[in-house]
Amino acid sequence: MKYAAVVTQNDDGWTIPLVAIAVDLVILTIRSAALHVLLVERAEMPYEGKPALPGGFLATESEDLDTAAARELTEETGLRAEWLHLEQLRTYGTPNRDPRGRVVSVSYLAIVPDLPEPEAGGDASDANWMPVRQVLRRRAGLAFDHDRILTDGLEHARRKLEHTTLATAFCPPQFTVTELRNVYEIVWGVRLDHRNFYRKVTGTRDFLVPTGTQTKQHGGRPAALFRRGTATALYPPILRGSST
Amino acid sequence: MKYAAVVTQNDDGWTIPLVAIAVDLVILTIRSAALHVLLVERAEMPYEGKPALPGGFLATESEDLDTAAARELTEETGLRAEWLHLEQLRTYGTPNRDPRGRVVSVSYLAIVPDLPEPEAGGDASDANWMPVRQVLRRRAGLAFDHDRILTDGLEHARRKLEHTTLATAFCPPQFTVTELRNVYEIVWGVRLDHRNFYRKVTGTRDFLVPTGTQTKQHGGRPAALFRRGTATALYPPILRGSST
DNA sequence: CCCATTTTGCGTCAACATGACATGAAGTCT
DNA sequence: AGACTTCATGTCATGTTGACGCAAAATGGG
Repeated sequence: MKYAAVVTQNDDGWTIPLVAIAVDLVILTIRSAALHVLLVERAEMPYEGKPALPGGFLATESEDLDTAAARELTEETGLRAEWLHLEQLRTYGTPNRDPRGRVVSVSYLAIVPDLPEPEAGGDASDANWMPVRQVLRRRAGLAFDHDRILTDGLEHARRKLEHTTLATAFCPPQFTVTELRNVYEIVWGVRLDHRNFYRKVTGTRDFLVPTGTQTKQHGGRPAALFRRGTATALYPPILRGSST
Repeated sequence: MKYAAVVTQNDDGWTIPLVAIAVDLVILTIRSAALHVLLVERAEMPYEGKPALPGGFLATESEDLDTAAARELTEETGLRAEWLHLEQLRTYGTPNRDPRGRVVSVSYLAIVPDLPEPEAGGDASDANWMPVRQVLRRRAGLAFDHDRILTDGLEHARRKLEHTTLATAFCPPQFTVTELRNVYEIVWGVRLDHRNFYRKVTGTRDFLVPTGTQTKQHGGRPAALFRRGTATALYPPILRGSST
């Protein structure tokens, strides 16, 4: 990357540094009973060949940040952002976080239901779902400061499960109470009492809407299927470290 | 503001827009039983003469975002950032939010105890504490998209009172339970039962540390003085819309 | 077909937290 | 001294949570 110029001036003659803006995505899903994050293998220097979060620079001078995040999400997963949970996380701007120069990265958190297969597309040479535990076990596993971004995104998601209905974003359009409980158990890494959990979520207004249908058999009593309700906040919350 | 250059190129010949980075601060305090926010009057175009949140561009190519926020806070209030609560809020990058060109703004939330007087310094022509209610009553009261940033910062602060010990950041080093309750009542705009509140906060481990001293008289029974404890999270939380 | 197994859905009960409110304690003001 | 103010503690009914029992409804093996 070559900079044609890195500063500009305001009317008083002050010099103002100009920087490149990147968006980086923490895209989480649950696959085979484990939390997974979508990673790409970097095709260019720096960190060539290293795994990294999907992301990239603003495409044009007039592209909005949220638009850029939605575009990257679609490029990497083939999913339309309108149907998914996509929210801004926070911004990382440490001067030397990118060896090519000053890059400020705006990170986003995306939650998607279990997908058939990742679709390697866009400028990424390769896109793969990786278990989060495995990625975070070894330090410096990801390019740039993406280990930190992933850690922050994970903590953000864990916290939001407590007092919002975010967990349903991991689920398909119709799901059972047990599937929803599995989301909590897998993301938090705890065991919850299934009877108390059932009482809690079915008793929270507008959290779940019964569809009237049931699951097909798979070795036990059929379960009722639900859709997401209109609620977004949970009062009272479901606290971690409880066995609700 | 004149741009010497607005784009650069990566190795593939892609063009990457370069943008200016600003930090904007939502600095909240409580004065005369009302929530106040620090505003400056803009000395330059655009929005000359309009009130705005304190903030500014990165000073140098190598300045960190958090450092820039701390610098602006010190310039506007004279307070050392190390002693205060200062955290990143979120980032605003709508293409036309600044008529001078593409500016991405990283907002920060600062909570400070009641100060003797605002110290107009730095590049702001004027700095004043303004009641938040009054500022938000009229639409488009602030320059740029600062109404939106203020609204977001306020909601963020209100939410954090519920499950963190952030409220103590509004208080001086030593404070009474009633002073702490006033923080909740003023920020949330509700009335809380003082007896239940007392039971709750004194019963939460590491929230308050008794100093053994008492307040001087002011027309009632002297109150015990406390310092902040080591706790940062509140389990269980203090929920809004309750009368804890 | 009968029975063990699995998973769902509902019920019970003690422990704890909360909402509402009474009352005593320790000062000031007139 | 008595009225008034604010602080601190206590009481009690109600609601939520944690732990766990158990019946309902399916599957699969002998």
